[in-house]
Amino acid sequence: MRIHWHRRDLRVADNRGLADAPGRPVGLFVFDEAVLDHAAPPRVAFLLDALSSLRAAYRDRGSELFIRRGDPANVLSALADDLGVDVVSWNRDYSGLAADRDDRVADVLDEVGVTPQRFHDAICHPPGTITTNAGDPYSVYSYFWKKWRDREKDDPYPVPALADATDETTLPTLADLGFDEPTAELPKAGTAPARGRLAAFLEDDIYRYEEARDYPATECTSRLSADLKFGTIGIRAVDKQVREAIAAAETDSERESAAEFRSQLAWREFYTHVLAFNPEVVTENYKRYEHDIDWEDDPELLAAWKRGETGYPIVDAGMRQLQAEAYMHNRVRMIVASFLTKDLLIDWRHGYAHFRDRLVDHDTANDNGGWQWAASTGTDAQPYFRIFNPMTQGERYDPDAEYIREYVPELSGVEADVIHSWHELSPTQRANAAPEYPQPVVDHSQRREQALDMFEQARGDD
DNA sequence: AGCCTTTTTAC
DNA sequence: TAAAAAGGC
Repeated sequence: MRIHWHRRDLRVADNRGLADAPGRPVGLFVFDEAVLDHAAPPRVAFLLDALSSLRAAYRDRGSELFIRRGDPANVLSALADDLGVDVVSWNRDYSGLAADRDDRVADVLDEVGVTPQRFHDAICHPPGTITTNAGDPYSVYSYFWKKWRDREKDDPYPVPALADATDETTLPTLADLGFDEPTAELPKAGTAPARGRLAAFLEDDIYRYEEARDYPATECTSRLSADLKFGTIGIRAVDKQVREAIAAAETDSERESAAEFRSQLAWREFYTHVLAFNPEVVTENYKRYEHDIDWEDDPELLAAWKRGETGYPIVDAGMRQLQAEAYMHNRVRMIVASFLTKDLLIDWRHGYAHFRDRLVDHDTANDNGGWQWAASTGTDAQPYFRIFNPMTQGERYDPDAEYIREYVPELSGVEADVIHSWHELSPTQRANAAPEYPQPVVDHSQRREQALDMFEQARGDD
């Protein structure tokens, strides 16, 4: 018999390990340090939900998903012994954080005479397979994208036959695992809801994605981030259907729009490769400046940002959406990240840590990539002098202030043009228009100058 | 995926 | 003369 070990992400959808290797597998999920390390209530809740649907799928097919706690190497060797297992397969982690643990598990299995088989399905092309012609990993996205786009992809894998097995263990609760109930309202996890989200997106939204994706009130994004992170949908299945959608496009604009979405899939892989080759970026700047960046240490401004009470409406709307849904629209993620680093002059690590605590779709590689991009410290990051104006961004991407008013109730009765000129109003005008909504905590144009000074000093320009 | 200043273009 | 494009941080 064979065990398929579902790792800290479940990876149920395109499962090379399940489909390709010989033998009828049972499933195993282990709550271990690597699962609970850096976890947060929304993701643990999402994972438990997905786990419950995954186990139902195993049981429907006469098999079982075993749930265990402890050290994976010990759990795996004990279970392999009990069930007479000769092969254990699992999906690789390329984050650079768990690779050592994977190697250790493989060694232990070898020692007890069980064959470890490692596969991958979190990304289409593993790190090291998309490189410059000189063989180096890419540090510029656009060239990476051209190769990724044109490289042949494996098909999604069929679901294999499963073995007969029984297990009476029940799913742990959040409390068992030491987590509070998430306060945010979460999307439904599992293969079926994930496929539903993909199908809904492909029906129509993908064809206007390019023009609409930056407007948070329009909600024209796929909402697949948590599914891709946990593997309740597979990247190969998504990419295959996206390619079919590109082929089915009726106009150039539709084709380009669907291709733009496909490029977002490649961003995920780009950052996964960056992290695999540079695991230190989790805590260090990717881009080295001459001197340390002299970030400001201001706990009160950081707290105001976290609460969504900065007096910059689009920023506050984003931070409130994060609180309410453990999710934030991608355009708004860029805006709040730029605001934290370039207006509040606070180190991106604080923002990254907060997103890690709150987001249902937090993924080390992608979130770190996003934060370092916004902070101008990352691979292919935005240049330090390109500083978002949070008011202009709000006006451009939420012109009717629909998104802002949805998430910031203090502004729900305020006209869009008042909201978009909040920074220009006098304190009295602000108090009259929305007495409960905060005054701006900083002056953007002044802070912009400070940010430029901070980076020029780090560059050694002075 | 910025913003301000300077230069070029199109009447 | 104003709008568009280009240049630099």
